[in-house]
Amino acid sequence: MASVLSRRLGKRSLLGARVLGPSASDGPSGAGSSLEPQAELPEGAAPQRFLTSKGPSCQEQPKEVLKALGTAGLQQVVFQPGQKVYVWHGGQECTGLVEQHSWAEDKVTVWLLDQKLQICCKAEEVWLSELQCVMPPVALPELGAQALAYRPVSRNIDVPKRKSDAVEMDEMMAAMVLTSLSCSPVVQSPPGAEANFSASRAVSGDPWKESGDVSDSGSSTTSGHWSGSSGISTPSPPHPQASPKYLGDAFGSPQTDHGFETDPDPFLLDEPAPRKRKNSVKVMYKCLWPNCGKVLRSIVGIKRHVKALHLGDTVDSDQFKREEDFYYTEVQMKEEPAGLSAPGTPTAEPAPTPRVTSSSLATLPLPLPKAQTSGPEHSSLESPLPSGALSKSAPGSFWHIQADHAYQALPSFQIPVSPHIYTSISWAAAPAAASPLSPVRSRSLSFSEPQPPPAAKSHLIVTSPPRAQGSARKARGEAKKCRKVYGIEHRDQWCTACRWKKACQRFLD
DNA sequence: CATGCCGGGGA
DNA sequence: TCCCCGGCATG
Ligand SMILES: [Zn+2]
Repeated sequence: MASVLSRRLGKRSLLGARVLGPSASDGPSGAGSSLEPQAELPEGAAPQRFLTSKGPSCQEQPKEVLKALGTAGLQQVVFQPGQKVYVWHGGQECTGLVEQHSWAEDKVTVWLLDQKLQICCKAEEVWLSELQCVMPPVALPELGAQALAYRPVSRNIDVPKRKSDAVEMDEMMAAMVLTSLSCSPVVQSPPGAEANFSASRAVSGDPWKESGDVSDSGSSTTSGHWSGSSGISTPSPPHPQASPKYLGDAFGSPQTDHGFETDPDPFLLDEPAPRKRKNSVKVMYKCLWPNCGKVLRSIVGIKRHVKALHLGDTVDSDQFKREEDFYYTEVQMKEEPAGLSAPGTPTAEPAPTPRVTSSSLATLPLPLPKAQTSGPEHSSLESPLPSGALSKSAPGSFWHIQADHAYQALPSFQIPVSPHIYTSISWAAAPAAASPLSPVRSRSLSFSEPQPPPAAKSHLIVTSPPRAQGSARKARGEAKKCRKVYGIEHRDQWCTACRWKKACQRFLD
């Protein structure tokens, strides 16, 4: 068992473990990360932070600089007489030589080369020439920060820095700081006083490009057995997407902003990829197993996951009964459905929306008694909506529909023969589910009021055959399949289909 | 809760 | 392609 998943787990970050450290390295190089660990030194206070400033040159600085740096950040440096330094004097930066440094009062006497005069000022107003690209660790009173900011620049330029420059730099600094900040607090386990402000923003990163999932450009037609569909090209059904049930918030703690426990991981590390699911807010479950950070949508799913992948199989798990309960935790995530955006309520918290009026009604938004037979159909581009699945039914041909499921039922060859059969069959089965039945607990996000789009959607669904609900799922065959026969522990003996969780080939129904 | 397997992905 | 697996429909 372990062997099996090992590879897969690889990529998962060790959630629990790392949390704290990472952060620093963001976009740029891997260098950051490598250094990371070491920076962890105790008491260094400032040091580690400056890594984020990416300046490559920093690293090569001789130790002396570092030393200066370390102190400079906090306070003073020991200036050696004769040392070349820069000092802020008369509204501008001047070069000078250290005359003497009175550690006691923390004053430094500097001989200004330019003005040919000697001044005495605070140590903090003097900085070493080697110093550069050093970021003040924390908050210096802005002024200080500012000064620091342009030191490096003016140093080579020798021009009275412009206000604008200063401002610019300042902003830049701010940005950088923010950036680093936003990355670092990935932590967030304890709702302590984190810098959640920027964090949330950065993480949630709305700019997921992502366009609606839309029609998945079919991609070939007849393809493999599973997954493939019959030759007929039916516009792939979008699948009732926004509908997943989703019990009200349920256990969700009313906590609001609260971190996205999972976000950091899955989003930053796991799937920086553009695509994503389309729900609004959900309660998810995260596997706490050492190296697995899996996050599943359903509690059963997670349990299963833990049980099957981490605890071994169900069988012989006598004493471990329900042990899996200890290996997951629930978390909440929020997501933005690509296409439709609720008017207003940008990132707002999904209020505990009231329950849908009546489940029965819910199913109906689609069947608008519109007599559109040959509509423009498709126009997929936009929002998802339960009708999606049906939309595929082109004006007039059920065959398509039937074909659609056909793939699962049969190999696909004899489809051309007499589609009617299937058609009738499927419908026959349908009766059970009369129109109202589909308790589609759909209910997309807030249906506050501008709901028009969905309702007026494309439509043309209809078609008498009342087989609501996405695509009818094949009734489960009664024959024992590999899984049951061999048991999970002998998965390797299953037929491939079963192994892949596809329709069993070995024990056909 | 256990199964079966579709649909979506990743490599 | 090959392979996996979440989620969901079903017993
Ligand atoms: Zn099988």
